[in-house]
Amino acid sequence: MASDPAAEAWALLSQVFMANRAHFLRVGQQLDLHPMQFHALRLLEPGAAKSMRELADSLICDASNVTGIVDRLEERGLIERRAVAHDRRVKLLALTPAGEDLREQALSRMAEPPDQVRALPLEDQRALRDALQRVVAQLEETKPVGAAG
Amino acid sequence: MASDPAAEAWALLSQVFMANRAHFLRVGQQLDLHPMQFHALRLLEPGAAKSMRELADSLICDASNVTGIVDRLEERGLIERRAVAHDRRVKLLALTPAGEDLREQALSRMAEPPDQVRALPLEDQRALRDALQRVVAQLEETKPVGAAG
DNA sequence: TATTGTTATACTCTATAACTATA
DNA sequence: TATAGTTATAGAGTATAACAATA
Repeated sequence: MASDPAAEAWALLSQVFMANRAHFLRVGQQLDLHPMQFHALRLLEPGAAKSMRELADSLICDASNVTGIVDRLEERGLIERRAVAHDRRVKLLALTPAGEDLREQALSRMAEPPDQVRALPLEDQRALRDALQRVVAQLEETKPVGAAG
Repeated sequence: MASDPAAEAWALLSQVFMANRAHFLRVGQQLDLHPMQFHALRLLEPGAAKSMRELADSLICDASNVTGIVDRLEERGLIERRAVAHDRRVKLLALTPAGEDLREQALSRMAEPPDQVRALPLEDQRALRDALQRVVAQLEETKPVGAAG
């Protein structure tokens, strides 16, 4: 019965994670994006091209997998490989206009807070936001949970 | 610049989700559990057997996939298929003692709150917990985010 | 007729290892 | 030598469709 607010908060977060997984899969299906394709599109920000290697690290998978994932996105015209001048080994990945559009659709559907959050009293929404801001601020500083993102 | 605490809180949650994905993958690798095997083990609670169909719904995948996922867990001796008396079509899935052990290990590694949460001032931990409790309470009531178990 | 679980199929994701072309 | 990206391979997850057994 020892009170451990951190552990309790984390357990609650885990429950929200799993509801979020359902939402993620559903949005991906609506837009014909397999999970890793969705992640890749999410991680490629407009105007901030990434190399294959950087994308592999962000996706947390072996570099060899990225070839296929990028192939399929490129075939759909959502991203493109670009050469880089100073190192001819590297290929930079950039969103096409179509890719930016689809990314925006996907992210906006994910960004819409579920009704359960919207239904909270405004003061609870603010409390949640403020507490999470401190968690994320710590995340940015220390990065030990994972090298994601 | 219109303030929308719900949207802001949700955006912050998304960032935590992605750090959590890294952690989930890492724990799974440590225990030789592929992601869906990990999910299946998590969803099969000790003393609460589920049918293949129920597990498929909880995993949010087609029932045909569950055959293979369950096969691999059963080959490792972590779960077992059991017949049920009143309906001979159904197979109930139950954890073995080894499965309960591994599940406990996996969940306890996931349950350990990351340093970023532990590092919060106690009052922030409590605020986070209390706000999330209200989110999850809403989740239980309405279930529109996803049918995830 | 409808449902449970399985099989068959084709595609996507996954890590490992070996390869190429650069550096 | 080391690194970026690719290919080859084998195993795992995925949806669809068809099937046998049972309800």
